Amino acid sequence: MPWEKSFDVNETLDAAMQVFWQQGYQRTSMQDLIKSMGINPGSIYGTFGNKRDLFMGVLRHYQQQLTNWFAGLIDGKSPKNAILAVFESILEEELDNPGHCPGCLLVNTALEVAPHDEEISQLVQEGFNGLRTFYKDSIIKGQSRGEINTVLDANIVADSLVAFTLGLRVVMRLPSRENEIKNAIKQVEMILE
Amino acid sequence: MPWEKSFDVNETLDAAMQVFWQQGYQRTSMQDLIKSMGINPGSIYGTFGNKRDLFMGVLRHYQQQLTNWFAGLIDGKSPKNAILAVFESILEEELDNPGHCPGCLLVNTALEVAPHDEEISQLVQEGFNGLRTFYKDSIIKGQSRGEINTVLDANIVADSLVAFTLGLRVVMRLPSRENEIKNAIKQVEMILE
DNA sequence: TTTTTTCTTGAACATTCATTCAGTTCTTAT
DNA sequence: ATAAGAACTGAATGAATGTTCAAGAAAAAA
Repeated sequence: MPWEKSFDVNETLDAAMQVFWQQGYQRTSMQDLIKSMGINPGSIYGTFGNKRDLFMGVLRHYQQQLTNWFAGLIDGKSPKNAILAVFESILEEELDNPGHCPGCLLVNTALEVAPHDEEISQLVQEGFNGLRTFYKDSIIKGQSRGEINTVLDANIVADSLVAFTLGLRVVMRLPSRENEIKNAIKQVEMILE
Repeated sequence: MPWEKSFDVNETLDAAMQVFWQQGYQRTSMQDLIKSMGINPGSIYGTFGNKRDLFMGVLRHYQQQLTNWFAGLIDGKSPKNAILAVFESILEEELDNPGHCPGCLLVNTALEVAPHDEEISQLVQEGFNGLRTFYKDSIIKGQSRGEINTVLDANIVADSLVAFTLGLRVVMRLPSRENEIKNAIKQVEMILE
């Protein structure tokens, strides 16, 4: 009976994600979204709901991409190398993007939106918990394999690596911080030795 | 000839700081500021300029308070203990504030505003550089005193501690993260041993 | 062909935003 | 007393905000 959508939901979600990621939630107007998504207000509201609903959709979309990114990163690596690969990948991202912006959408959201929206706060915390779990599990596996020092407490190291990662994501939003990031990562490598 | 101001500039700056800190720059309306500062639009614009100017004033005000806070924290302590005191103080702040919000205004601003305003970015970076310098100097002093391991590279540790600190400030904006923060701090203590 | 259903289009809406300004009040200098 | 200068007051301004909705268009069902 109807009419198939003239746009691809995933593509438009991607476009919206880029804008929110770059500009933040409040700074992004519906006008911005209409332009970058390439569809009209009616289509946005009809498909994604209001601005906040759309943002939640974007966050889930982002989380999905993060999950895939992790899977690809871990693939075929030892636990210790998987952890190190996260940081190397962060460094590469920084080098590829000389100048500024991105960082991590979840971190940006943790500061800007989460304190004022419980449901969104939940999404952010789930994301962070996922990171923590990845670190903890990897450490334990690495220790039983003998590639990570067994005097380390997996919980303590995992929590500290999470803080570390989030901190790097903050620094990355500022321009020209390659050296700081390289140094910080060297320290992580030393901790795991 | 004129008329002395009926309000205290520092008090109103403090009030504005609280609102920006809690809500962020974009989310804070002039209405919010008028209410919390307790003065009229005309007085705000006459004294502080427009919203952005006021925000820069608030950032400088915040930076000043940070500097004082550091001075008080360091006072009479050995270099190593001064570093540890920063983290203990962060932990206390978290315990005093069970639930949510604050974190660090500079970190919030680094993500929300700095990428879109060069002058503000400058202020944020100066603040972060100050932190880095404090850590680096303390490490070097601590090493020459023999209380910090001399195999550590001051630059590397300083940069990693900065990332660490910023990461904690991110975590602190989410509710109920005392354990994560405690663990992360334990790791810092171990690094300096 | 006609009807039905859904999607698209973009102008229109009420609201909120940052900012201004004319009118008033108060203090000091003359 | 009077004049002058500066700060206060808060209603008004225009622009930008998120959101809606009536009219049009395309595909499938009758």
